[in-house]
Amino acid sequence: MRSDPLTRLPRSFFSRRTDLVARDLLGCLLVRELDGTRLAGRIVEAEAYIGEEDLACHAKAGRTRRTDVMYGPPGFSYVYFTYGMHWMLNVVTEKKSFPAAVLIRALEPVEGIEIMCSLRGMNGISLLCKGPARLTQAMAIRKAENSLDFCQKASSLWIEPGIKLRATEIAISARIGLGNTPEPWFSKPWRFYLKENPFVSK
DNA sequence: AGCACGATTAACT
DNA sequence: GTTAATCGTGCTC
Repeated sequence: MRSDPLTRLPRSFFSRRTDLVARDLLGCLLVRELDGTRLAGRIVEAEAYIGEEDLACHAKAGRTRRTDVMYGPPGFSYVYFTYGMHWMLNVVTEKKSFPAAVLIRALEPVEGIEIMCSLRGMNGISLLCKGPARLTQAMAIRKAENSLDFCQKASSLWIEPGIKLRATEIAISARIGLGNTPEPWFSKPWRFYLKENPFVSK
């Protein structure tokens, strides 16, 4: 059976300005297929990391083994490990060879909630996918899920279109957790989230 | 080979 | 509000 070509966001969606991709991902459904079962959540928070000039972006170090996927074509996963214990999920954006990505920071749980709770070792949905490390744990996304093609049918990770949001439903702020990142990058308005949505991280 | 740091979280006081 | 957990990565020696 042939899959519906509209089921997954196409590569052209990701091959655009990263801040616009981050904004437009709000409301879309992130889907992870695990053992034939769908785990899914509505994206409610995302951040843009844009190029070698952006000193908050890992590409500030240039092309290395870690950042290599960001220099490839858009629509691929960039999964990295940090703080000695956490995995973060990004989607590569812009044209090939321009390093940029969107960090998926929080989801409103929709499908496979019991399995996600089991993977997190907890009950209840309020904290299930509220934060970038929580959602990767809930969806079993780790090193093996780096460099997967979101646009290819065989991939176990993809994004489906969501309802069109009104501009008034979207909030914009500086990115979170940037530590010592200097200005102007520290204050760039590249975090997008749904206003008053309880699943957005703090 | 050694070092400082990190796009965070949970468990504290 | 503060802090420990815990290790890959990129940089310096």
